[in-house]
Amino acid sequence: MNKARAVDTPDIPEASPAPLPRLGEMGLANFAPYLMNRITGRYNASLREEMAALGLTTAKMRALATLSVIERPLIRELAVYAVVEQSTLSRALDGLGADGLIRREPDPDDSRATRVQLTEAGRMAFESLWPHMAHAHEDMFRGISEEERAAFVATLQKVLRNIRKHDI
Amino acid sequence: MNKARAVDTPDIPEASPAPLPRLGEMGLANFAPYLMNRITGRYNASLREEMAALGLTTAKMRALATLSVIERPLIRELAVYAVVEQSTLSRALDGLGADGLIRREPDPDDSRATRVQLTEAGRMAFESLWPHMAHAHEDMFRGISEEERAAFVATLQKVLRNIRKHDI
DNA sequence: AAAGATTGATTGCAATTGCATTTTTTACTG
DNA sequence: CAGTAAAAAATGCAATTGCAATCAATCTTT
Repeated sequence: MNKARAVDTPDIPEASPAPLPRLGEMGLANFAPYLMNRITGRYNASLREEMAALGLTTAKMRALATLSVIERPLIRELAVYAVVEQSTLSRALDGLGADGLIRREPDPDDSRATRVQLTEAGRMAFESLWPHMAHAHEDMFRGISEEERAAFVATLQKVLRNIRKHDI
Repeated sequence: MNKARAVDTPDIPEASPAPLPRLGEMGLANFAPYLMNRITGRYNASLREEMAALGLTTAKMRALATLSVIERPLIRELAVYAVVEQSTLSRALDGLGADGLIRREPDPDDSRATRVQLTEAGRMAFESLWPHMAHAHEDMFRGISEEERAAFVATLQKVLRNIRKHDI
C-alpha cells in the first residue's frame, strides 16, 4: 500500500528531484552504455580467435596494441591507456616478456618506475593482429557515411573526456 | 625477402586489397573500438562499488538490468542481451537465485529450455542500482546536446546491427 | 634532514570467467 | 519412425582477473 500511495499521490511534486527516467521506459536499445557494452563485447569476441592463435589474452592484446602507438610508457600509464588493472597488466607483461614481445626497462629518472617497450617480435605480433582489428572496425561502420563516423568519434571523445579519471 | 618484395614492387596495384591504415597513423584517440573500450571500462568501474555493496558481479548486474526490461527470457536469450557467456550466466543465475533475486521456470513449450524471471526482491535490488547507472549515464553526456546524443545513439544502433551475430 | 605520506610496481589469494564437455530434449532426414 | 544431428542448459576445470597487502623509492613538511 505504500507503493500504491507513492504512485497515486505525488504529494510534493515540486520538491521532488529530477524525475529519474526508468530503464524500461527508454528501453535497452536506447541506453548508450548498454549499446556500447554489446558492441565492444562482440568486437572483443571477434578478436578472441586470432588472439588465442597468438597465445594472447585480452590484457596482453591491449598492451601490445597500445605499445604499438605509445612510446615507452610507464606501466601505470600503460594501464590507463590499455584499460587494464595494474596488477593484471603486470602479469600480462610477465607473459609478454617471457615470449620476448616486450621489454621492461627501469626509468632513468625515477627508480620506482618501469618503462615498457615493444620488441621487434612484439611489433610483428601486433602487425599480424592488426588486420583483424581493422577488419572488425570496417565491419562496424559498414554502410555508415564518413560524416557520420566522424561525428560519432567526436562524440566518443567528448564522452571520454567527461568521464575519465586520469587526464591521459 | 618476400616481405621486401611485397613492399617494394607493388606489381599488381589494381589487384591489391584496400591499403590498410595503420593504428599509429589514425591514433588511438580516433579508433572507435578503443574509445568505446575506454568508456565502457570506466562506466563499469564506476558501478563496481555499488555492485559490491549488493554482492553483485558484472554478470549478475547485467542479468538483473536486462531482466528489468525483458520479460521472462530464455537463458540463452538473456545471455545475448546481457552480453555474458552462457556458462557464466548460468552460474550468475545460481547466485541470484540463491539470493532470491530471480526465479528459474521451465519453459512450457520446450522442456530443454528455462525461462528466468525477476522476483520482487530482484526488482528492488535493481531499483537501488538504477540511480547509479542513470547518474553515470548523465555524466557521460554532460554538456552534449540532445541532438548530438540522439545522433550518437542512432549510430550505435546501426553499428550494433552491423556486427551482431544474433538477431536479437 | 627525519618521519610520515604518497607513488610505482609486484604478489598472494580468492573469485570470476571462458572453453570444452556432458546431459537432456527436440528437430531433422532418409 | 529409427537414428543422427542440433539446441538448451549445466558443470568440470584451468586460467584470467581484481582486491588488498606488500615492498621499494620519492616527495612533503616541519
